[in-house]
Amino acid sequence: MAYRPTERTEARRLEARERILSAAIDLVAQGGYRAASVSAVADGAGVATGSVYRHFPSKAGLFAEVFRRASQREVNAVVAASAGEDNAVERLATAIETFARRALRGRRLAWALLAEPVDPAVEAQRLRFRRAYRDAFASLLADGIAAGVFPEQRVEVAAAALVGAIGEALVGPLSPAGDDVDDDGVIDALIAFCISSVTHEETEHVRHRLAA
Amino acid sequence: MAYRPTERTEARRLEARERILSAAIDLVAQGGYRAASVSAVADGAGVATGSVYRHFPSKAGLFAEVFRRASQREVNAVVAASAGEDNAVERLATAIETFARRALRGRRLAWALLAEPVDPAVEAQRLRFRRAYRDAFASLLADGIAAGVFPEQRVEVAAAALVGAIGEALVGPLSPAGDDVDDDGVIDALIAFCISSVTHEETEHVRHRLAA
DNA sequence: TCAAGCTCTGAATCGTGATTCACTTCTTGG
DNA sequence: CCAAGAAGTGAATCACGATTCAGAGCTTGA
Repeated sequence: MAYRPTERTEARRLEARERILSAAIDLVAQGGYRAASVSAVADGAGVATGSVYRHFPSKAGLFAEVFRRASQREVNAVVAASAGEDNAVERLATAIETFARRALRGRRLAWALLAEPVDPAVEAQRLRFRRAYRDAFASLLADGIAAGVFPEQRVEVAAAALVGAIGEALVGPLSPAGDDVDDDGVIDALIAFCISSVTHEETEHVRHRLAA
Repeated sequence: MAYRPTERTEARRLEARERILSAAIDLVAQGGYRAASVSAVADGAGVATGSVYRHFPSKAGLFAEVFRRASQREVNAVVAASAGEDNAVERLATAIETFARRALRGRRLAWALLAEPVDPAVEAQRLRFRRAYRDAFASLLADGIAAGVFPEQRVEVAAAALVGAIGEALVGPLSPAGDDVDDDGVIDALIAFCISSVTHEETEHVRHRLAA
C-alpha cells in the first residue's frame, strides 16, 4: 500500500465542504432554493458537479445541512438577544424584534427558511426550525408565567401561534419586493400584538365562551 | 361543414371538466398535492391523460383552479359563520373556531392549502387564499374598532398575524398523524390567544417600548 | 521515482412526470 | 347514410435537473 489519507488531505476535504456549503447558502440567500441547483452550487464553490456528491449524499442532504446551519444561526441570535436579565415581557419583545429585524434584513433567506417550497427532506429541517423557535418562545412564556407576569395558558399553543404570527406578518412584506413598507411600524405593531396575546387575562367574552 | 358544437356537447364538456376537478380535489384531500399526478387525476375522472389538457392548459392551471375553489369554500364558510349580528369579539371567535374546526376535519386538505410545497403557479393561488383570510379578519377587526370593542391598531398587521397564528397552531397538530391531540383544547387556547392579541390596550411595557 | 489508491472531473445517464400528437371514435348538419 | 370536423385516447416524447462513472490527475509511503 502506498497512499494513506492524512491530516492535510482531510483539511482540504473540510475546506471544500465548507466552500460548497457557503456557495449553497449564498445561492439560497440570493435566489431561494429554486435557484440553487447542484451544478450552480458546484460552480459557486469552484468544484465539479460530481464532487458535491463526495461531500454530501444527495442534494437534499446538502440542503438539510444548509438549512440546519442557517436556522441554528437565527434561533441562536434570538435566544441570545433575549437572554438578558430583564423581565419576561421585555425579553419576549426583544425576541420578537430580533426575529423580525433579522428576517427583514436577508428577506430572501428568511423566506426560504420560513415558507419557500422545498424537498420533503429539507422540509423536515424547516419543521425543526419552527419547533426550535417554538421551544424558545415556550421557554420565555413559561418563565413569565412562573414569575407571575403572564397568566396561565397553554404554552405550547401560544408559542406556536407566536411563531406563526410573526412569520406570516413578515412573509407578507417579505415575498413581494418589499414595496416601501414601513418596517419599523410593522415590527412595533407585531410586538404589540404578540405581547397582548399572551399578557391578557381572560375577558368576559372569552370566559363565557370557554364555559360553553 | 357538418359538425357544429351544440348545447348537449357543451354540457358534456362541462361535466367532464367537473369530474376532473372533483377527482383532483379528492386526490389532494387524500394524499396531498404530491399524490395528484395528472395521470392519477385522469384515472380518477375516468378519462385519458391527454383529455385533461382539453380542459386545462397545464397541470398548474388545473390545480390553480382546484386551489381557488377549495380556498373559496373555506373562506366563505368562515365569513358566513361570522356574519351574524353578534358583537365583534364573538364574531372573531366564531371565525377562528370555524377556520380551525374545518381545518381539523380534512386535515390533509387544510395542510395542502396552508403549507404543502406546490408549483409556483399554485403557490400564487395560496397567497391569494391567505390574503382572502387576512382581508376577512381585517374587516372583522375594523368593525370592532369602529364599534369601540377593539382598540386602535394596525389592522393589516394584526390580521396577517392572526392568520399566521391560527395556521401555525393548526399545522403542528396537522402535519403529524395528529396523535391524540386534544382538538377542542387547542381551539379554545387559540381563541383565547387571538382575542387577547387584538383586545388588549397598550400595556405599560409596550407603551414604553414604542416610545423608545 | 514509483505503484497504489485516492480524489476530481463533467459529460452521459437516469428517473420522473408533464406534455404532445397521430390516430380512433364520436357528433352533427345535410 | 355521409363527409366534415370535434373530442378522446394513451403510448411516445420531452424537459429538467439530480446522480453516476470511466478516466485523468494527485498524494502518499517506500
